[in-house]
Amino acid sequence: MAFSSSDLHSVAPESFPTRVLLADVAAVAGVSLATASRALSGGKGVSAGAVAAVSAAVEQLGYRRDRVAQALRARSTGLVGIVVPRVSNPFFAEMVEALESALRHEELEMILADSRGSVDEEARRVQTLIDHQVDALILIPTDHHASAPALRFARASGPVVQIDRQVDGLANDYVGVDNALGIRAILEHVVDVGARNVTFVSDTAFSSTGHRRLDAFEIEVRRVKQLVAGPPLLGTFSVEFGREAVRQLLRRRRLPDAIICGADIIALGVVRELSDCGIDVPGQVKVTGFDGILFAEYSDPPITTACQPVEAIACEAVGLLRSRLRGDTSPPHRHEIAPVLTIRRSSQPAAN
Amino acid sequence: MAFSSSDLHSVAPESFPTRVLLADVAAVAGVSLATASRALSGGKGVSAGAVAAVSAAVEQLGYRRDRVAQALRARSTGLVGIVVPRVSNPFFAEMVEALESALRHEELEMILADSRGSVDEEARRVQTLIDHQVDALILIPTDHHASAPALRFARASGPVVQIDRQVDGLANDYVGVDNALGIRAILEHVVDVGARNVTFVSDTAFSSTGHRRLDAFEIEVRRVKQLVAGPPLLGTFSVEFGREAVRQLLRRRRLPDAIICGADIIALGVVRELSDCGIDVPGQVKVTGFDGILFAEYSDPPITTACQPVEAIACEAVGLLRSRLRGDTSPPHRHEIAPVLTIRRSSQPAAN
DNA sequence: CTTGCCACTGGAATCGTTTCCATGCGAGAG
DNA sequence: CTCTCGCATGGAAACGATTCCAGTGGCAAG
Repeated sequence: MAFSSSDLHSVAPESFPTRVLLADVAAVAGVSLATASRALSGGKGVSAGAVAAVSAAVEQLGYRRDRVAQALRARSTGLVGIVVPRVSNPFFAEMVEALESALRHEELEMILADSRGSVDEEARRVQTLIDHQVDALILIPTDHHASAPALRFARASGPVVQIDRQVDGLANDYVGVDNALGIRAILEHVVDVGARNVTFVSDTAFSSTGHRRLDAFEIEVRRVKQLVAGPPLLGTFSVEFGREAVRQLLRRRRLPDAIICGADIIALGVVRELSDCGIDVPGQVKVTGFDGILFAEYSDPPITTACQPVEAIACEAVGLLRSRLRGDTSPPHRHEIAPVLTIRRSSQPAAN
Repeated sequence: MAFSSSDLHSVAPESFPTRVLLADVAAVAGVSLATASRALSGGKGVSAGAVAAVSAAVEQLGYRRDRVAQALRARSTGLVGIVVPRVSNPFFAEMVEALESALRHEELEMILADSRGSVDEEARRVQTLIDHQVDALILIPTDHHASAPALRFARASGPVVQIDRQVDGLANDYVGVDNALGIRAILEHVVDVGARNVTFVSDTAFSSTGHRRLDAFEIEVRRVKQLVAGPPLLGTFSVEFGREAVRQLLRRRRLPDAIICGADIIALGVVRELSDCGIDVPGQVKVTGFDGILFAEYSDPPITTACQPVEAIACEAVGLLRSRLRGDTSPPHRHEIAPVLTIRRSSQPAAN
């Protein structure tokens, strides 16, 4: 009980819209099936007259090529598999939207799979996407280490581009943000506004982004003599964990001057919990995020963050994909784009 | 340059993993291609021995059925098209996540298309999805009227389920929330907490949700004698429009007692702008939202809203789809689920 | 012992394209 | 004028499954 193709603008003559095939087009155009097919795909090696006749017939009959049959024969479905850890996370949702937009310009469709932050689920989803013969895969790996088998398997089957997160020691194409640069910029900024004692709140560093941000934080704290850091609090990229982290901090004696969060979504929870506990942000504690999701701007106070250029990442990933699909076999391309430090009230000097 | 299928756990013997076909499985199992195929699909009309031999061979060779070839012959791709107005809107993102989850349990994959709130784009996306022979379509129509042609076209080709929003006068399956009930509950609540003068801020009512919520608001205001309403402010479902609406209200003389927003995302903007202008929520103005997105809870103050049971809607939509795919031709099923009024600080009585 | 039924099987057709290959034809070079 | 080359063309073979249909063998009923 599948959909049958016919043109959007044609009026269905009876209840069962009769399926128009390329053979019908060929008949009307007065050419062979082979010629009609060639005319449709670029017209290479077909006379101008034949091309014209075929496109006239296509128009007249409202013919639409069957992508499934085409996929079987031409070994290309026009589908790209996308695997993200959790679509409801607004950062990933924004990324999916940007990818969808970039793919459309290449006439590619996306099959979206959500791994729910589970490596096993991720492996299953990758397998399913490959079963469906996607032309390529774009993925945000859940775990910077444990996602390796799924990635390697995918790699053996077709082009794979990692975005945002990456798996260690895998020579794959990758496009993401320069996490270390972002953390460095944030720390320099909080030092500028007078913070000395800082605490890092992020996820358990199973994701490569979490991992790199934590590394960068520790390196930077060691480098900048003025900074003192308490032990980092590591949980999940979620609002709830942000709240929980603040509760933990309050159980210890002293609050830090600044809480550096590994993601905006965590920062949102941190800000809320502090405010619920009557602690002023940025008066008593400064808070920063990472990613640049829309809601960081609409928090109260608005949150200082390192904004990821989501569209740029998506466009570059898709561009990379396209060149791989066209047979480019140059060595893996990895690009870390600089994030943009966006200073908002959550880290304003106490003076005001 | 498409992906080639082989099992995730098999070790690729050489650089080019050799594709294993059902014919290979049949050979190893010592049965014909036809029997092997039957054994794979339920084993109906095949001896127990043959089924066992085939599944042993499948295991041994790491065979994976080619979904494209299967789709061509069996006329079913296992793909469902999803069309949403904008994935980056957190309400839709949550819906997409819930749909993905529900579809997975039916062994269906989703091709996601974003119509960007444009009816033309929506029509093009529907056409593309149908070209890809999706088994069915789930969509959130952009416009309660102008989306009709695309919907009708889709309907002529296969099962279609509308969720959240619907198109007028189209006898399609639909699952959504009871918008009128939600608005009524919200208005009763704000009356309870002492509001008299209320203003509705929502989108231009091209979407069915916007439309219905506006209608319900006006009916309810007329019904409840204590309520007085200024002219509604209509724009888009976006944070920015929420801010803009507040600016417009401030240009007029008096602020209402309560601002009733057609969506949480608008309410977030309203709350932020009021707060930026030094107006206390809920002290001077109460604000309510609609939808129940995560960030309504993490706003400051947290926003009172009518929560949509997103998972329930997604599950019911997919269940409906499944029965249609199995040949159920009963009359269109339309179900409006009651939203859950969730009272938060943004509408607390001024007393506190 | 014959007949008929039923469960199981495999050969071959089919789904709607793309693409290989052989052919016919016209034009330009020798 | 003939030979060759190359372009346009159509017939037919893929692509990898599902499914129709005819055929086989075994077993119970007549």
